[in-house]
Amino acid sequence: MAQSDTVKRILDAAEQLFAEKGFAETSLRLITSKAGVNLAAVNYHFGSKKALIQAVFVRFLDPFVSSLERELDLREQRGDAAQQSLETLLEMLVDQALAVKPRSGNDLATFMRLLGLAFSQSQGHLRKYLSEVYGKVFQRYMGLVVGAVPGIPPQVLFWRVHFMLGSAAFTMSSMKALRAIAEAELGEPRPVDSVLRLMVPFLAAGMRADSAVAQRQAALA
Amino acid sequence: MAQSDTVKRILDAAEQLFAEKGFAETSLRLITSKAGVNLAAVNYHFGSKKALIQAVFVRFLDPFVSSLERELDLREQRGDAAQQSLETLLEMLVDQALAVKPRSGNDLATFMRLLGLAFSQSQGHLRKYLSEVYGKVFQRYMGLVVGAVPGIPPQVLFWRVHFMLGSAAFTMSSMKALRAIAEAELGEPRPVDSVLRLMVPFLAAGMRADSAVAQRQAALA
DNA sequence: TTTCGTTTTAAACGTATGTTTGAAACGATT
DNA sequence: AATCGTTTCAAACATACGTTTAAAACGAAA
Repeated sequence: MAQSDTVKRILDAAEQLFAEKGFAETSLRLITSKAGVNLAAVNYHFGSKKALIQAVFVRFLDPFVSSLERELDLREQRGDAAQQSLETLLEMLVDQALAVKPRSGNDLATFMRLLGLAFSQSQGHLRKYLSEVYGKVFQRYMGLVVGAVPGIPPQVLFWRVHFMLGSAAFTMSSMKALRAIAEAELGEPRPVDSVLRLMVPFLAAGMRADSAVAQRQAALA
Repeated sequence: MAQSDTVKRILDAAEQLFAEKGFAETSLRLITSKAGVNLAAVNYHFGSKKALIQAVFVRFLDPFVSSLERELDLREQRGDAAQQSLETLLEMLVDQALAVKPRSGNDLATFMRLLGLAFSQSQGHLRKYLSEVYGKVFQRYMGLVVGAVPGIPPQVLFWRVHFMLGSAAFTMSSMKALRAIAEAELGEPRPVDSVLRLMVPFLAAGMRADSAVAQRQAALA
């Protein structure tokens, strides 16, 4: 067995199990037995379970973020970065997610579920780590989003951005269950990527909803 | 110490701790010590931790759902149930949530966070239990929502409903953290109920987004 | 072939959890 | 005051977890 083979096997098993069951519910014994390696291998190679969780995210988030950054640079050079429509910006995100080539035995649904977990189930350490490593790109992208929705007060904008984030995180982290329900109720469910694209007009319309109405209603409280 | 006082103390402590830390991260020892009762009291009165979790949800969900059902009956009698606007329907939900009088030391944010957890962090048993007990009201309400958004294909409608659900669940379960961020970035944050009302136009606009565009974009995948 | 750093292994450690137990305390009823 | 079902309590139980350890196995370099 080659050196880094064990590392890869652990990451593969952990990635899949985390996506299925979440972090707290996935034990190292389950991971290592699925990976076919010794229990102590995780602490030997990664140091701790927390570090393993972070490593799983780094491995699949790095290509995604790099790809996103490259695309942002490209559009900036073309000079149209500041005048992207909201739909274009959201589609860009979907495209980057789809463009990251899945490793063998690692499907898009797993990727999506992890992405959702990163927001919804992340313990303190993960959230902190991810915002340290990827916060800058996130803010760069969000700057463009804000620029694409003119005339909305900052307070309203803040919350709407997180409404979007919530929609995406929840949908992605529940993708598997939701597609099963959709199949039971409506027959053959949409492919995962099709669901992602379905989100774009929904989110864009929500972001552009009449701000005056929103303000008035919120003030009534 | 009166008979059911212990039960109430346990429920109060569990409710607050679950809302703060989630289910898996809250131990019975923490709950019972905060409640000032013996560790064994939980298993004596509720049977198990799972049963305690369900009991917490029943206690705060029952009044909410009853109130919602009463309101639905009322509007049905008035004959305008079938022609509610989406905004009206969503506001109705917000109003019911706000109308449920908080018990002493139990604020709205806790209520909201639990509501969010019910969807985002629920283990299998909770999800199953809740859908058994409250599934009927949920479907009745969703029927009205569907009726308020004409001309959208069922497949698209299904996913948009869950986009909504995701927005709400995520926002509510992260309410505390998000309000803290909002305060750091924008000063004095909105009250919790104001955030809820802010969601209404966002969600309504998303639900009504051009379906043809959505379909076309989704098909491109 | 021997050496030596790396990696794997089985076993144990320490801790935390949910649960169970049996006796003690309680409180209303007789 | 005695009785009896209910409730509380300290203690222990059984289990699962993340982590550590020390020896064994490995593999390339000398």
